[in-house]
Amino acid sequence: LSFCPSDADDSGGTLRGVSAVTRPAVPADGETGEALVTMPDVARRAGVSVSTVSRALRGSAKVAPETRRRVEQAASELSFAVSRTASSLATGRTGRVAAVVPQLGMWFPAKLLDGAQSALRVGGLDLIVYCIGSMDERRAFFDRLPARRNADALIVASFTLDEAERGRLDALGMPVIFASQRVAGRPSVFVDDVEGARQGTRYLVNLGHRRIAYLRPAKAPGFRWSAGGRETGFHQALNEAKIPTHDQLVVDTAPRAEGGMQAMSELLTYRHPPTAVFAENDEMAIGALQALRRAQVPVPGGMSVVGFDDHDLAVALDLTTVAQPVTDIGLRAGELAVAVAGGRHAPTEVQLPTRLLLRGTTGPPKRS
Amino acid sequence: LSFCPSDADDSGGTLRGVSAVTRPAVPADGETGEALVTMPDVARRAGVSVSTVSRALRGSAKVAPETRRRVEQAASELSFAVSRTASSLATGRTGRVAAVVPQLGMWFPAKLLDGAQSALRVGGLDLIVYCIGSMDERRAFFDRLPARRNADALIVASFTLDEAERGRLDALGMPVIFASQRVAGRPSVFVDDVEGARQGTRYLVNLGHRRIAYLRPAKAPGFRWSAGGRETGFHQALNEAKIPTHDQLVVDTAPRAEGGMQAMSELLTYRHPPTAVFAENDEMAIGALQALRRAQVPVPGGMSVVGFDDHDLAVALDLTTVAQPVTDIGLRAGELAVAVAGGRHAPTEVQLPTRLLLRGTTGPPKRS
DNA sequence: ATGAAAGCGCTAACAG
DNA sequence: CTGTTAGCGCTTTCAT
Repeated sequence: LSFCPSDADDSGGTLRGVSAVTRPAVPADGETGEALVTMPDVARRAGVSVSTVSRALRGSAKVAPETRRRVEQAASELSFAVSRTASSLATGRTGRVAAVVPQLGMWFPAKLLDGAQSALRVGGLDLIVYCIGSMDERRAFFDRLPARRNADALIVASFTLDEAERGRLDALGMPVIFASQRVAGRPSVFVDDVEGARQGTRYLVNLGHRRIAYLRPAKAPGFRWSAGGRETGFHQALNEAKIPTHDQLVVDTAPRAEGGMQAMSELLTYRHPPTAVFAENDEMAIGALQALRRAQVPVPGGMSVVGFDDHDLAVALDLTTVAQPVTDIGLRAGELAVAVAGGRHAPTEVQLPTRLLLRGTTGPPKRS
Repeated sequence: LSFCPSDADDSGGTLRGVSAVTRPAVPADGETGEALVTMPDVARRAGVSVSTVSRALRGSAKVAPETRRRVEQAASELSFAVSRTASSLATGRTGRVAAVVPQLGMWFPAKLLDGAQSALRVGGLDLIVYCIGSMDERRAFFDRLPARRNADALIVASFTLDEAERGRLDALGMPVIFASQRVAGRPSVFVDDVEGARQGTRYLVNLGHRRIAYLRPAKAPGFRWSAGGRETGFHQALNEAKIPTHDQLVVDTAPRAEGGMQAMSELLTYRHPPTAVFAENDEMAIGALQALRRAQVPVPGGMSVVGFDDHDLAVALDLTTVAQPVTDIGLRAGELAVAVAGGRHAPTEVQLPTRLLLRGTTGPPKRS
């Protein structure tokens, strides 16, 4: 049996009612002139207990309407905001969802997170963003797992986790939402890249093209983009049509416009250049268009170009492309995150549609 | 005097060394299979007190090297991560910086936040993103101030705060960093929009242009973009050269590519169309280029186009533009945030350079 | 250099 | 329906 000095009672009784000005409302505060209002302040002002304030403010059922009103008024008069930190500690929930993306400055991840943000806001959750552009950052992230107890769920967007990483997250009990990649049996939101690319390619085939190139992002070391299926779809469409594939026509290059430009420049040096190209993403396609413009190859007369994504600028460039609803992918991912963060179950494989957008960069090949 | 059942001593003495398997390392945990390791776990394993663990893990000076080593090892063996939530509550610092942007899916804010993220990571802070696309969301944000005690600093990016909003943040003692806007006496990072636009415009003037249009984003109701200075610079350059300005040549439209396209279409209907246009941002310029392509107006032969930003795709479109270092703006803003979040002082007006990038969309006007 | 103990601000039983 | 009472997992004096 032990003695507990801390239990000494000094609560001073129930102080409610009008004359309860026992302590100054605003404690003398040196530092920043910051006046941080806490729940006891609100409770005192509303003449109720902190528990009631807590309940009233979080919309719990068991509060008398009149009481709730008083509490809300007191809170707003003091411009009180619940400290999420404290509430997190008490509930074990952080009220935050983390998202890991390769880079925030890229069109795709940014667009996706935009959607996620909307969904999270609706669910009352905040979004924390982690970028892991390099392999070092990536390793560091999964080693230290800063998101660990810092978020209720993790959205992994636009790149593929390896076994070890997935295992690590699982072991730590962190619920993961996979955005823009299908993961069997796991909450994931994606489009059918294979089918999308197949359709895009078929369209070129139907137009009469027989030599079609594929612009593929060179694999960064250890970094697998979650769009690999597109190449598969491309080849499927060719096989269906009994068109032989030439290795030469699949060219690896940087995943952005610059890469598309280089790749296209190279293709133009071939003895038998292709009559059309399918780019794994719109930025590469746009780069390809630049190379064609410089080379004065007419589009689509001399070369057809198809992209994938429907980038914001694709319409302004009149680029035929396989559109995917990027913002919606993020939105759905955000919704799933809200669900799992709330301890609910989330659907596991959410597939969204792609569709081919016919614009001005495609046409029949030149007769030769 | 009271009895404290919870104090019943069951710590079992100092358990260190080999045979310390008094309790299972992983407590039977129903729910999610989650195994949350806390500081007491680490302390036990390292044979020290929690205070020592805390000190050791946060690099405090007063820890014996040997002790520190033991603690670090124990922590890593248990893959323990400090709960930021708990530590926040104890220290009053959240370890988080919030950023408010109009939209995450837009090129500029995304690029800026990318930079901010890097700086924050270095400073050991997390980034929370809030989007306030509509006036409603905006009002809601400043009413509820969800960032209130949820972040140590706030980065406001790419739009302008009004007096009331600024006041509200100040009253609440939230340190604000202004990114992409100059605010006298406040930590802010920006470029000289006036000078940048003046240079871009001068270049057109020097090329011989006399009828130059300005493409201006229509003001969203109550939403002032932080790029207003550009129009000023445009007019200054014209005045310098004694070129009369025509209201007709300043056209308001949507701030994106689509708007640029419409504006340019309209300009092409004039009896005396301009020979050059200066667009307030690259996306509008790109839209303008599309209109010109459709109208088969040669660029720069029939029309010169200058943008502002150096958008990622500007180089692929060969667009002459006034470049601003967007990622660096974010980076610097992030650094200032790290400083103020750490209670330090931050520089107040950080100006970064713009520079005119000469590319293929500008040339002398057609002789007429 | 290390340990003990008192909170940080809130939530969640558990009583009334 | 409302108040009391314990913590949540850390950090931080204050002793030792």
